[in-house]
Amino acid sequence: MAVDMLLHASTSVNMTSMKLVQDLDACCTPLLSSPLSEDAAETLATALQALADPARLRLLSLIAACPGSEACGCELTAPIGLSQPTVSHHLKVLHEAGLLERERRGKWVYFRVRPEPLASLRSALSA
Amino acid sequence: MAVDMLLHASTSVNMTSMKLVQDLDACCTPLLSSPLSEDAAETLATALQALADPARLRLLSLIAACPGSEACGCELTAPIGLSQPTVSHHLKVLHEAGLLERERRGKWVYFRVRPEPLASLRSALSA
DNA sequence: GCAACATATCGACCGCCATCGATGTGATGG
DNA sequence: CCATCACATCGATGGCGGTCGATATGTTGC
Repeated sequence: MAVDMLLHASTSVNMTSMKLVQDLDACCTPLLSSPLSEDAAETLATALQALADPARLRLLSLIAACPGSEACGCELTAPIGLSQPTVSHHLKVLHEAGLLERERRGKWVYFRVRPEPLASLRSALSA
Repeated sequence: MAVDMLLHASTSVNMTSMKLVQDLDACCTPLLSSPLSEDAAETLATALQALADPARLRLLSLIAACPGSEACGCELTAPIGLSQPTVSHHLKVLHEAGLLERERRGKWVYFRVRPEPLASLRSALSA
């Protein structure tokens, strides 16, 4: 059964998100060190937008606090206090922003925090 | 005349913003190290919201790139490519978020980037 | 006081987004 | 198959926010 799960499991990182992170690293002139181009500003703003929501921030910290730093979607709906479609929506946004790794195991979907884009954002916000 | 300017000058840091920064430092459990409370998430999200706009990001980097790391409002309208009311609005948002210091000198208003809230944000986005 | 300039505020428009209930899709286990 | 559970998608709704033109406020110099 555990074997079945492993066979069915498929970790996924959004392609859109990968591009986003690359863009972030590419444009990551530390914000205060040189004027941002219009495109760089747009990219950075998009990445920040994904984080600038209370529900998504709580989801990230909740997942990070779970054993193994991963959580299945069904564990997240209750503590957040939002409907299942809304939580699913936020998880999708976080995944598309590259902030969450998504892995299907049987009928469950597990999420894990990807620290890389957060690191990119931190360096983009430096001097 | 320079004396006049000094007499009339009054640096201001928004009170709301100070509270915001304090809240940020208070709640700044590094996001991934412990689950965020509802209030902490709200505070962090508000701070990120202030940054999550292309125009505001460009304003910050533009001001930081100016000689003396300060800029008068009238220098900012043209390079941003937005109307004067819109730029004024964004500068107000940044000031109220504690990200900009505001100083009146005669009929001009000068802005300077405050690095502290950015540092708070960076540490809030760490593990 | 008045003209000119810098900045702030107002009101309105429009698009985006968080949220939900209903429903569809996918997987599991009888 | 079929019931059940996890999850995704759809469509609608309501509110928030970026943008602008018009206008008000403030400051200077004449």
